Amino acid sequence: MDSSTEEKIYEAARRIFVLKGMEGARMQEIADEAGMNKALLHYYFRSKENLFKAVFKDIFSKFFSRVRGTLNSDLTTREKLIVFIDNYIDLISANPYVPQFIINEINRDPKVLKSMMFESGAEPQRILEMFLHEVHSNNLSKIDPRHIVVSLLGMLIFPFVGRPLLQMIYFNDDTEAYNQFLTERKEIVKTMILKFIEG
Amino acid sequence: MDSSTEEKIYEAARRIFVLKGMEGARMQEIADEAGMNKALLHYYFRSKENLFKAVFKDIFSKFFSRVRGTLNSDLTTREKLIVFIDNYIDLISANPYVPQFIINEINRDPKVLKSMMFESGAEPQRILEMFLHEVHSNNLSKIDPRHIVVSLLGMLIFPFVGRPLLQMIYFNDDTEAYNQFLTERKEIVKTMILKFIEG
DNA sequence: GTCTATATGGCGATAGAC
DNA sequence: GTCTATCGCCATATAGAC
Repeated sequence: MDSSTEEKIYEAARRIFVLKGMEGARMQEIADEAGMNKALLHYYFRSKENLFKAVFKDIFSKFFSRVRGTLNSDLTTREKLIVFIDNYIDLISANPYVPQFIINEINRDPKVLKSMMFESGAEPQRILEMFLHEVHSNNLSKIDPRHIVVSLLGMLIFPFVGRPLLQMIYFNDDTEAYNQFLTERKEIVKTMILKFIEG
Repeated sequence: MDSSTEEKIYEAARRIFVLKGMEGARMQEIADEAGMNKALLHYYFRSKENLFKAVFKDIFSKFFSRVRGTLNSDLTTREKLIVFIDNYIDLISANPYVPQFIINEINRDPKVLKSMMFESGAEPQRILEMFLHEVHSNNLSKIDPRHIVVSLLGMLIFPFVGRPLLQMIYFNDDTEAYNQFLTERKEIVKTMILKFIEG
């Protein structure tokens, strides 16, 4: 770990902010996590708000751009959907707190979302537009493609954000069993979406 | 508005907590909303934590018990599903910030969830067990019924918690258009779930 | 650049008059 | 029961030594 001080702060902030959100996170906690003093955080990032925005912007754009490759490939639409679902569940599994973090912050302060849309290179708009166009232009379904995307994302994200409740109610709080459930979901969601789209 | 002081506090707290969560809410803000002084909140509810728990427990149990009637009726399973989806979207539409509020707090402090499970009369466990049993015993699907419930809830809840992002990306921030989208969802979700269950 | 010490403000909670 | 005034704490932010 010979990364620069600024990088250490950034990485620590990322971990804490994702776990606790902007309001729940404490500068002291981030300093501890980074193994240094609180004052250094302000030396490098002036304010908590600044630090948060840097982290959020990065997470937001990276989380979306990761899926863009899938849509730009030369697979068939059906194959793209399958790859997308596999990748998306893997991505969330590796960053299980990110979806709720994003949902939280865009609801807490919509202004952040607006600036994100313009400043970030994520262009979630374009990514999802490609997706919509893909489904629509191939006549895979007569249904408003936005409903398909919302259903797909809901089915993928909900098991992560609702995990504490679901795991307790349905799995006797057995973490392993719930992980197994999550891996099964790939095939379930594929089946549901394809059945719906292809009729 | 001739309700008692305690009721006024409770109602104000409910509105503020649902909008801003436990950490985001301020006692001063709740006092303002209730049209009285901050000290009265402590007089009636001793602490912020106490006030929050009273509100959360109530919301949590009411939100679940509202759907129990559906499952206890003498409709067919297919009809129950349809009624459930209609009722659930109506319920969330009338309380659009509640799902995220619940998701947030169960992730923020799992202990609250555990006490809720025992203390509240909601028994979400039993409600959803009835649902699972219903689908399973009627041989409507060979798939683990938990996947069906998670998919169903995800499809219903996500358009509400992801609203700021979705409305901006897909609907040019047009609130009316998004509301229209939400009413359409009833039929979409019914179709998707039934197609999946009935093969 | 990195630290200690401290300023500054806000919030939950309480004391005490009425 | 309801108010004003205030305590005590904690969090962000800054000053200043090194």
